[in-house]
Amino acid sequence: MARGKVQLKRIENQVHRQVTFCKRRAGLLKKAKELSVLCDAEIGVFIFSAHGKLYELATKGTMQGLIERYMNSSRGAQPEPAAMETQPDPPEDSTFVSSKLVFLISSKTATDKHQEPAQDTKEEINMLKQEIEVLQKGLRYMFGARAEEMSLDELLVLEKHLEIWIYQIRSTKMDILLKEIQQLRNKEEILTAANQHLHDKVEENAEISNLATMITNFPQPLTILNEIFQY
Amino acid sequence: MARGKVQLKRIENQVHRQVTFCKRRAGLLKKAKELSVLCDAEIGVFIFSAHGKLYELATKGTMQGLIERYMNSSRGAQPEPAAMETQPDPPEDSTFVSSKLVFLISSKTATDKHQEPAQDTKEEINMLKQEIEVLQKGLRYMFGARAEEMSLDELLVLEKHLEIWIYQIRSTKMDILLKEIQQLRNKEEILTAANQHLHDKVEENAEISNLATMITNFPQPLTILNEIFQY
DNA sequence: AACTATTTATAAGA
DNA sequence: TTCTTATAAATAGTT
Repeated sequence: MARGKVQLKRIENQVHRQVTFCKRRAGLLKKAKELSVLCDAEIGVFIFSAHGKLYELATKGTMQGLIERYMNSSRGAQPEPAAMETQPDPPEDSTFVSSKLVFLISSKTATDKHQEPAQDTKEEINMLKQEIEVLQKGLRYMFGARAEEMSLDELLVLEKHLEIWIYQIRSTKMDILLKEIQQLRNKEEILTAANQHLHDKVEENAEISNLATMITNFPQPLTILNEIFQY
Repeated sequence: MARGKVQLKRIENQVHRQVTFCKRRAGLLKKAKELSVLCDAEIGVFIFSAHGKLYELATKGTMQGLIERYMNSSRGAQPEPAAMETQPDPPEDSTFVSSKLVFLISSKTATDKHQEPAQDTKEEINMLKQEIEVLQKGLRYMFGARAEEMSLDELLVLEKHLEIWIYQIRSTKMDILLKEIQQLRNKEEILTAANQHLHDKVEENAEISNLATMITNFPQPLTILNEIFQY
């Protein structure tokens, strides 16, 4: 926060990193204490330096007590602690997403008439298991070793895996888009037919109306026509 | 920190306190994440509000893992950190990965001379386990929804992640290749210099040889030259 | 470790 | 809650 904006990524310079670590560690612990005092909260912090050294703070009582309290609290409230900062937060436009899922599922069950749903599902599960296996392998390559410590061969393997993934993702994306297009076309067709039908009706009505006018000589033929055209 | 200096004591106004709690809590967690990323540290924070609500952050792995690590660190040697309970250890399908892990451990213990090897190794193993846990979590996030059931939005997010990854991998690959090229160039330079030197020597010897021949009239000047050129 | 120029965080107000 | 804004605090780069 000074003399230069900070880039949110690992500081590569070793000395610089160490200095920043000291400064920010102090800052973080200070903030934690302040929050605890100002808002009457109980806070525990532990920091493991890259080299494994531990720095800790427990604002009330001991860290042990805090951990016990944590254990008690966290049972019951499981739903994802949303920590994962490496992976960006899952898109929180959840209304859209869930409605999307509903749409997809229903369209799927509506169109797939040739297979037992259970069988289909099983197969899908197997396929997905395989995918997951591939993913885990890739992920372990990726993080089990840091990229800088990986050999060229390993990187090539991982790259290939990722390419396959991306390809699969793009296929699925395409599928979704194509399905949507198909649906829209169907809708268009239906609507066109409906339009045609309505149009015919209108003309029919107009004829009848004209006929009625000729016979009875009522004075508002135009009014009637206008009403009909408002369909 | 604004529009008024802050008094380091409990905020008495209930509303004000709640607002400050929200803001500062967010700030604290942000700072923790930043420190973790910038300095490659592993950080756990938990905050109990005055009313007992828990807010937590674990920058790598899970809070569980962090607590285990904390236990190990703060009390020297604990028996064994009881294998990860959430996800069973992935089947050791990959001989390759395992050897990689071993490699990492040994390379680390080889360079770190200021710590007990056994302790260090244990810690490294724990760290790697935690990293694996993180990966699995990421995986569950990414493929927790099956590809066919993922929305377009979700797929786009995943695709972007993979693209970034692939980009990083390619960068690293390039780095490796460029380094190798640089190394080869250096070698070439050295060899060229050596060649030049040898060449000079040869000419020098040839002159001496010629001189000697002229003086002593020995019969094999060509043989000697040939031998020298075989360097 | 100290010193600033800046960036960030945030208290108060809307 | 959320946004804005004036100001306090934190801190990156330097010395």
